[in-house]
Parts: sequence; structure tokens; C-alpha cells
Amino acid sequence: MKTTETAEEILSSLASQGFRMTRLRKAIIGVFTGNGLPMSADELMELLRSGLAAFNRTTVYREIAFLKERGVIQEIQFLHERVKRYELASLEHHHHLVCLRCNRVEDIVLENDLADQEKSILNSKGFKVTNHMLEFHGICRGCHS
Amino acid sequence: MKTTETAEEILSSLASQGFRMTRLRKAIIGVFTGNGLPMSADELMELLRSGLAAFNRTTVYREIAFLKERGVIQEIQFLHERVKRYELASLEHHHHLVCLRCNRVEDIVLENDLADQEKSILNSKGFKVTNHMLEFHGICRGCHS
DNA sequence: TTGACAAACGCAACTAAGTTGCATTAAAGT
DNA sequence: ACTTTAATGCAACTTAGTTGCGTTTGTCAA
Repeated sequence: MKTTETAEEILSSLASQGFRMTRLRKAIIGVFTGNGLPMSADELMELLRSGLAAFNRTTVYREIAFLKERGVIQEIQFLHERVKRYELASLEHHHHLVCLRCNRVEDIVLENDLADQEKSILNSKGFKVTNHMLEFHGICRGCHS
Repeated sequence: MKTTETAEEILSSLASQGFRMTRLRKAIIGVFTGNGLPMSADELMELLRSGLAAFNRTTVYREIAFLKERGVIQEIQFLHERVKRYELASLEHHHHLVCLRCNRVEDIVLENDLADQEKSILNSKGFKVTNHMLEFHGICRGCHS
């Protein structure tokens, strides 16, 4: 999945809003821009550690919250998991295929997205949809062949 | 949301498979069949308590797991929450509208469901979808009017 | 270049939500 | 009534994340 923003762009946009370019912030944004798939806090810390820089758990959680509030990353919750996952918000709008056998996650872009449904929900229910979350569960090519 | 099964039908189907009709099982199935919306373990315990019957936390969690494994109820995870929720699996296939302001959940049945998308996912990706999860987030009629 | 000030950090303790091990109780068939 | 095994209850534990609070560090202005 291609992103529309580089690490540098994200960092300088944050800097222009008066936020600092700290070691941790740079490292985390580097990880997210270099890695397409949704990551848990734990996996993120693991990757940071393997990049030879250890950071405190609390601080990592706070940085995730910070990046989420600023709209840099977005939160994902898979149905079959208890951890939250995060991916860059600037990725092209897409959904996930979750293989129930090997647990691998694949991104997918639907041509016919749900705009029509959302319009009809507004008409019939008066409910203004601002966002949706769609996840397909099943068995991936590798697992059923 | 209407269910296709009564409490008695569920219980006797379980009984015919050699499982017991215990006090807790009857109470939980009673709550689920009498209440359409997705419930957390905690809310379930609260309802049981208010029905004057207290049960142990562990036991309730185990009963939930039991009913889930047997396909009586299904698990739901809303994106903005950390608790798991459960609803009868025999409800008509539907999705949820989650109001970000008041947190209320509304059920919705889509006429054009995702069968076409699922077919094209199989063709293009070789991924066999067995299930999907779709959640709309936004602002409900009461909250934006 | 040096202060100052808020952003960011680290530690320890805490919380929410659920799980495990193990000994005990109780449905249901015989 | 007896036996068997499903179901229960308690205590201790785990996972994933949060809070309070005192300390450090980027950044900007003097």
C-alpha cells in the first residue's frame, strides 16, 4: 500500500505546528513510513528495540496517542484480536483481508466503495456517516490451496 | 432486530447435544433473546444481578465462551471500545451504526450487501471470504439535529 | 550561549478486561 | 441413590494500556 507522505513531510508538518523532532518521534514515524501493515504497540516497540534504540513503554504509548490525535496514524481493531493496531493515515483508503488460518493481513482497495450506502443511511436514518470500518475474514490463497 | 430462535429452542438444541440446562445458562440465554443490542460481559453480569441472580465472573466468561463456540452468540468488537460485545448469532445479518457523540448503537440491514465484493476478492486475490465485519461511525439523528 | 518554558520522558504504581489452575458442586442418565 | 462429567467458584495471574509526578530536553528569544 503506497503512502502519499514521506517521513520528512510528516515531521516538518509537526514541527511547523510547534512540536518537537525528538529521537522517539523520528524513529516511530520512520517505522510507520517504512512498513505498510498495521502494527501493534508491542510490535512497534520490538522494531524500535531491534533498531538499537530502547524507549519507555509509557512514552511509546503516549507518542502513539499523539500521532493519532494529530491524524498521522489511525487505529485499527481487528475482530479476532485484543490489541489495537496502527497504520499511517495517509495511506490510500483501503480495507483488510484477515486470514483466519495464518493470521496474515492483506490490504485491499475496493473500486465500489460504500459511498452509496452511506448516502442512503443518511436519508433513511438521519445518521451522518463520517467513517467506516470493513474487514473481511476468510482463508487466503496460500492456506486453502 | 428480530431473532429467528427462541430461548427454548436454543436450550433444547443444546440439551440434545448433551449439555446441561443450568441456572446460569438459562438466565444468559434469556437475557440475549430478550435484548437486541450487543452486550459486554460486564453489562450482562449487571443484568443478571438485577434479575436477582448473582454469578461468578469466571463462570460468566466461560459461559460466554461456550455459547460462542457453539455458535449461539457472536462476538463484536467496536473500533472505539476495548470491551468485546456479544449478540445472538441467529439475528438477521446486519451491521451497526455507532454514534461517536452519544455512543448509541443502531442496527442496520443493507439491501446491497457485499456478496459481489466477496466474489471479486476471490477472483482477484484467491482469498475466500467467510465473513465480514462492517461498522459505520458518525453522528446520529438525535445528536446532530 | 545561555536561560526559560513547555514538550517530551521515565519510573512506579494502577486499572480494565479477561484467563488459568484447581478443588468443589450439581445436572442427568442408569 | 449412584455415578459421571459438565459446570461452578475462588484466588491468583496476565495482557494491554493508563495515570501521577518529578525530571529531562528541544527550541526559541534575549
